[in-house]
Amino acid sequence: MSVKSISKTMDTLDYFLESDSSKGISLKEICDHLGFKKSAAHHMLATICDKGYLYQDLKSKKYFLGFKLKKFGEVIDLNANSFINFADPFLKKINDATGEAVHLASFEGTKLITLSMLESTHPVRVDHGFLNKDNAFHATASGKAMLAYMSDASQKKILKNKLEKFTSFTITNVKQLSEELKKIKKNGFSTDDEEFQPGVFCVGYPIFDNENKPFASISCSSPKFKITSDKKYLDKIKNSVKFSALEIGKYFKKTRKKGDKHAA
Amino acid sequence: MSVKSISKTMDTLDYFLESDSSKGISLKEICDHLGFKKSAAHHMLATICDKGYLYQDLKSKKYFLGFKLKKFGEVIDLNANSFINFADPFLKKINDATGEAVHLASFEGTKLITLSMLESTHPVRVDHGFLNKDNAFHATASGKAMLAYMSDASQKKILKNKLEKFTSFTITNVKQLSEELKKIKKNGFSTDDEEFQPGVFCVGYPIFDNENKPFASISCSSPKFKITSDKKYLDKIKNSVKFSALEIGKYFKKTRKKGDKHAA
DNA sequence: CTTATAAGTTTAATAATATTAAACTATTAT
DNA sequence: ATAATAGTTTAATATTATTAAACTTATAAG
Repeated sequence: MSVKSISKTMDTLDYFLESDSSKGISLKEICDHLGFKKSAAHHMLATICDKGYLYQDLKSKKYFLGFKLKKFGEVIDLNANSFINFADPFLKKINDATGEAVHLASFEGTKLITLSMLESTHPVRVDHGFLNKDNAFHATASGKAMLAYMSDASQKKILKNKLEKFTSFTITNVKQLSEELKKIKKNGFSTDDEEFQPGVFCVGYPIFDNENKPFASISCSSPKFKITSDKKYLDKIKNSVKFSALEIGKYFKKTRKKGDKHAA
Repeated sequence: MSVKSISKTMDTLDYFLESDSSKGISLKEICDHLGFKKSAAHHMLATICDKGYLYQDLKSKKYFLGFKLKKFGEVIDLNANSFINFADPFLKKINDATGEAVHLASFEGTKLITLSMLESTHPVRVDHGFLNKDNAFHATASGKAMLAYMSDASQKKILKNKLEKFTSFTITNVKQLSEELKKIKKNGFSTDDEEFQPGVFCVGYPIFDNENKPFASISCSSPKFKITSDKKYLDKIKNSVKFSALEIGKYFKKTRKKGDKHAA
């Protein structure tokens, strides 16, 4: 079950992240964008403001992100932060070598999340923002790279929901996906052949933690036609991503003792 | 009106801020601390997780702050951040000179908020964490320093709710407070003579923005007995706070053009 | 200066939702 | 192996959020 007013609240907060909220957002704008009735939205916003997550300017009546939210950023997983900082130069390396978009992914529970990304520098580029597609584990190179190396129990939990079909190439059959994951373990890397976005081909490599569990993954996305028209292009990408994945994996060898807890 | 499930949600998120959530928090702990029924809390947490604000570890079942929350910190008012950074050395100056606790405050709507603070370095010290007492405008040196210089309309909005009595010295009468505010404008600074916490005396100075409106304030808190036993101690604090308030006020003269918007 | 328009707020009846308690499952400890 | 503890699911019910309409307030137009 899902609590609707909570859901609406978070959609509202998300809207403050997505749009430019620096000059404030009006009740009307929130209602228009999210399809709320203004009265209900008003009650909701009053409650959010009361808790300090948003505030309303006394004069303009517009709503702003509350200072309190800033504290979450300070508290959230210093580990993740240090990991991302460690990984950064190695993502840049792939980006420099290929010019293509690079993603560093991880997961929270059963959710695939993007820790950081670099955009393509090519004129014809794969352009997706910060992807946080809830259940794209089965359809992305990043997701499959981690999924392949997980315990059966973890795999099962992630795959228990219906596998969404993003494109005609998305693998939505669990059996078929199992075969794919076996292949990934054999090859050591994953691919996404237009399974998430049409015309986009991705290569993914897992990153293992100190317990040899898949903790994160990196992927490189490129327009499919480049892969098909130039046989060497795929190898170039693969080598670059593989190298960085191995290097980033050293983070755990260097800074973590066995048994240490970490989170994304 | 206030939406209860939203309120509970934010109390829950607040709990993740207040306590050490780095090793996760269990459903039971949340229920115990916040007085929730576990079934209701479960529904609530499921919704929060669904939106990515928290996540649940697959194995331990414990809840963690979601990575998404980190983004708020990145987005929130770069202005406030640069202001805080600008103010920082001047707060330190007061802290060095007096050894007492120093607060940089501002407001969001009708709420008094603390932007940053430095703790007392004395063995006998005034120790309050990050104060975010919702309606302490009338009872604190920080609050009164800003209140005194606000427009009548803003003052009215802030004071329309009942003035909470924190100690026997708290001014809870609007007429009496008006007199106090007039005195503050005459003197140029505010005091809090055990009006918020017993035994604590504070001195506050306002900080004005480019439109000469009170945008923030700084205050210095010390044990009351020091003020009463040493007549010169108060002057020392006053001079130190006044100097820094003026210096911090230059932030707006330097970096802001008239008409620019800013927010706390 | 008056009227109109638009945005925000408040209200109270009603429709919809969250809550409850109890049953169930899974995990950990004895 | 059994008990105990924590988490999850369910479905009935009580509570709550939503709705629409009235009311304010602020701004724009005539």
